[in-house]
Amino acid sequence: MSEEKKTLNFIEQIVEKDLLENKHGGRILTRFPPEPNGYLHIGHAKSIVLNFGLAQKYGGKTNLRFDDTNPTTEDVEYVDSILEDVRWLGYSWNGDAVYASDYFEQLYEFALALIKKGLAYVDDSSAEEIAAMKGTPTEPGIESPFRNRSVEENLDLFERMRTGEFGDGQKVLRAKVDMAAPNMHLRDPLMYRIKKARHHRTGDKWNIYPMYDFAHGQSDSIEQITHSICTLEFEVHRPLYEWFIQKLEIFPSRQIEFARLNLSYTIMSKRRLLKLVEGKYVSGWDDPRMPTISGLRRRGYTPESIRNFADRIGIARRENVIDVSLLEFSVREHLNKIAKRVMVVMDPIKMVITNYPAGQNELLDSVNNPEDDQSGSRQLIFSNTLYIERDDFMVEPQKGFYRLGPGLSVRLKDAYKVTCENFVLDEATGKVKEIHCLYHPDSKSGQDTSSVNVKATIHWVDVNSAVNMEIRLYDRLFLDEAPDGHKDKDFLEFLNPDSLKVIQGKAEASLKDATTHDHFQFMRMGYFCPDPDSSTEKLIFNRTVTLKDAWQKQKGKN
RNA sequence: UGUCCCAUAGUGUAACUGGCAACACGUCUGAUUUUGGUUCAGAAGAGUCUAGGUUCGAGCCCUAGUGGGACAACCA
Repeated sequence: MSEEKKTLNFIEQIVEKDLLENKHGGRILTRFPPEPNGYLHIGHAKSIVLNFGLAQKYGGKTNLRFDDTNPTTEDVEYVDSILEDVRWLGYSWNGDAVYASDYFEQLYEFALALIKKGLAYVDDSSAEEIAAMKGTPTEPGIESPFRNRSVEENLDLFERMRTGEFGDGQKVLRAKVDMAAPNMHLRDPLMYRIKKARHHRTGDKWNIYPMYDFAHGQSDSIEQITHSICTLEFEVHRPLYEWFIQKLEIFPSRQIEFARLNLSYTIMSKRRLLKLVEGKYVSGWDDPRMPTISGLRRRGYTPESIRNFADRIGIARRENVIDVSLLEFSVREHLNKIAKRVMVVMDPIKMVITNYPAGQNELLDSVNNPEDDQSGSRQLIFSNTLYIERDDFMVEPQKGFYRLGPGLSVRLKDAYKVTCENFVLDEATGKVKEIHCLYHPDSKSGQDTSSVNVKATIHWVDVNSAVNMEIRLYDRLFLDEAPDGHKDKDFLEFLNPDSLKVIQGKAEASLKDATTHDHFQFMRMGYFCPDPDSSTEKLIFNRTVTLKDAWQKQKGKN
């Protein structure tokens, strides 16, 4: 509703200019091209929001295309998770999902065309020989002895590569560009390699598979993608991307690069994430500590919060490291609006109200979400025996502590004010075992006529009706701001040993009915959601994120 | 001893060539609050990597330097 005039990022500027010039007849078609060799992470979310968001904004569409040209690392498990994650983020792609492998036949024809033009050749050199002849970024390469085979011979050999006559690595098809080019990618790049591997979609049909450079751009072109947006590391591939399009005389998709997302205290490399999974450092790709979409989902992040995050971080071409606190801000912002407030005591200590009749119960009304008048209210059971949070009581309250201590008073949320008159120590441990309080009958919530002064309101749960709950407290997975930024140290050295703490709490009875897609605010503690492992017999909740805590901060300063 | 990309508050992202460089997060005040949450009000924090140049005028243009990044996988 409130139309803020937002400035355009550089890609939107390009798009608007193209639209103004009526390039492609005003048509906008982007694509999101994951390789199905891992799970999507928050960095991919940035790209998804960019590609789908751009199309939405300018009346275009977005293809979901799997870049599945390397059968040895790819798998349907990944395809399925990617489809689910993109959908969950709230996007619908143009028609059915497509696959680079759908174009293998067409790509093969393109290769033949290049061979016929004398722009591609079959090379018998080994991988090592090719690497040696490539030169280095500072020295030109040298031409392969096979570079000048006849068109007929190339056609024949390439055909036989396809039929499986040669073994893996015996021959490759290369583009004939320029072995002295300063850009290494122009030094006769490989177009096809022999790989006798079963492909997750084409099975054993192919013995040769195209390389990224000869698949991605051509797929864009086949689909008539107008703006092919990728990350900065592909920038050096752009001249080749354009060379193939030009020589093949096919639809001129335009490649535009932007800087990938880096998050502090997080790793984003698929290879390293895979290592965390395979090394069992986490419970799986969807472990709530993982920066994967599935991990964030299980952690309790909402699609909205991730989209808002992606919008906020912006799009540019310079390397960046986003502070995780911005991601956390984005979830809190959304969850604050939608999460139902409930009371859960995470580290229980018993409170007995000595002047409240034993055995008596009272139902008290509690608003579900003060931020949402549609959310209604529910009833809480109150009695003379409650659990309160151990941290809400101090035997000798320190300066600035507004909660409970001997002689001090607090309000019990939605109930009465109480004053602490006594406490009982556990002889064995020396820890406080029980707190005795007096309640003020005339201080009931909403009809308070007492003049008792309290500085704080604390949460509580009735002992008899409370339900047990396993609570998984997640913290950042790494202790270092840039776990993979140390050349001399492995990122695993920075794993946070306390990234997961499992505790047993006491929850109000209403939580028995929670379902997996619910989000809650445990009053004063944070945002939580039921884990998929949770059941009515055994409640298991994950902490999405804590609440901002001014008290923690103040304590840290003292 | 190469080519290309990048350089604005702590972190990100803005700024039609010319009102004291804006916004968000973070930080710090204060108010409100039956969540030490939310909300609200306010503050501090950069003079735009450096040096030249063009211009009446440059964060925006040019040159050089400096710093950071990318590029030599039969990965994408």
